[in-house]
Amino acid sequence: MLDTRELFEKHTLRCTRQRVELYETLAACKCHPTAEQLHRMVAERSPGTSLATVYNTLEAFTDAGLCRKINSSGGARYDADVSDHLHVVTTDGRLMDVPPEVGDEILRAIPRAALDRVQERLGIKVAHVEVLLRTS
Amino acid sequence: MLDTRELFEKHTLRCTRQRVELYETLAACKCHPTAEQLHRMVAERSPGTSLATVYNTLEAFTDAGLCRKINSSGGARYDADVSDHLHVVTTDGRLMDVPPEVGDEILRAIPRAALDRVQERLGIKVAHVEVLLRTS
DNA sequence: TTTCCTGCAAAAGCTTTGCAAGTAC
DNA sequence: GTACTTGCAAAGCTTTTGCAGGAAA
Repeated sequence: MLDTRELFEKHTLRCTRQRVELYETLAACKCHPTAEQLHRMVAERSPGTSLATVYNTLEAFTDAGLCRKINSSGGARYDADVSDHLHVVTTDGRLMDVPPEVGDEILRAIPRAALDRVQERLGIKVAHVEVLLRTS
Repeated sequence: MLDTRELFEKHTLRCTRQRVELYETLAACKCHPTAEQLHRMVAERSPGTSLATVYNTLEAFTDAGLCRKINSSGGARYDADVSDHLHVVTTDGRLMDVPPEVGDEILRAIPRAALDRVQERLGIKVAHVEVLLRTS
């Protein structure tokens, strides 16, 4: 298990107090927080961390592949779990993970051959499949 | 094939010039436009339609199930095609449909039983499965 | 010592809202 | 006639940016 500093080194991200705090807060959180929520959470332990830094840092993390940005109405949400997994959005705006045992079954069912055909037909390279279940 | 007025009646939406124009513009468009883009397109034929009305109307359409809202960075996009189909987002921000022949194969592969298990485990009712392919 | 990061405040999007006038039913 | 819709402008969000000082490598 890499510690946070090593993780940053591996991705050539400078290791600052704010980044460590932010990453560990996000990683410890199962709730897919918004930037605003993360800012509040981090502010408790690390007063003075600015919201601009939270946004900049989350972008750096996302670009580096250390977290995932999930677009949703009312502000993007972030997830430090970058493994393939599914999300559920409820009508009242909650966002949660699909339990991995069930999610994996769905992901494994997606035929590789079909994805290959999409790539060929559209002339693109599919890097990631995102699945969102919506409640009514 | 229902005409636009009948479609609105079926969904108890009042039939106004702006709504008809907007719906037909969106339906004729394969490009998943933003509210801003739709506003520009509509403004050519129907000068004076306000951006606020575009937003309000798109929300009414979405609530009624006449179109779908796709959250993405840089503003939501709208799609009058409400049938089950997949989207691709490229890194440069383009959003397009996966060709239906291939998309259907992927959707059909999703095991009903797994979705049932998600519902049971999370105590929710899954109304819609949204699949987004991302390029790297 | 160089380069990048941070905080602050201001600006820049995107989206919603209040209200008066207008329109569908 | 009643209830809903529209346009306008203003306000409310979320997110980005410029810049000066500070910290990492």
